[in-house]
Amino acid sequence: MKPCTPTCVDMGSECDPRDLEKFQTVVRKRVAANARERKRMQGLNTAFDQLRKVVPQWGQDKKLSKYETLQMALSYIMALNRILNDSRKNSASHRQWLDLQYDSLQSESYPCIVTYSSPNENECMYTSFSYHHEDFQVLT
DNA sequence: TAGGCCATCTGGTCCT
DNA sequence: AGGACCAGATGGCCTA
Repeated sequence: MKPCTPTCVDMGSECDPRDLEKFQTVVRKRVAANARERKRMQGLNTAFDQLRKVVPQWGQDKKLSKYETLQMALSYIMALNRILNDSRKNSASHRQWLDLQYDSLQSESYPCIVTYSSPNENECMYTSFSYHHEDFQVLT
């Protein structure tokens, strides 16, 4: 959709220089706004890509759609939250409890191992998920 | 070919 | 006034 052109342009007649200048200003602003919007959406898509990298891919070769990515992130956070809550109930220290979880998931019987890298520590936390569209659960 | 997903354009609204 | 954000419209690409 192009911005409305001055009547003179539509009619192919002589333009008032002020009308033409106004029109050019509108077009220039619109083009700049489009560029900003494009950049904003690209930033949003970059964020989605980053989210896809840390969310379980569930063995899919096809990348998750934006909607699926958000759903998966939601489920993933809830699952991790559950792990933390469970660890607090355990008498062992959190570290020991997480090590225990890690050891129990080393078996090849878990086809979908997810890696989470902590930005602060050079360590990985492994867990396993099963995904059922709207919801997935931790396999323990 | 229909439906899903996506990128882009656009006008409106709100904020600084 | 200009920028950020949003939602609707539109067209392209891909897959079943």
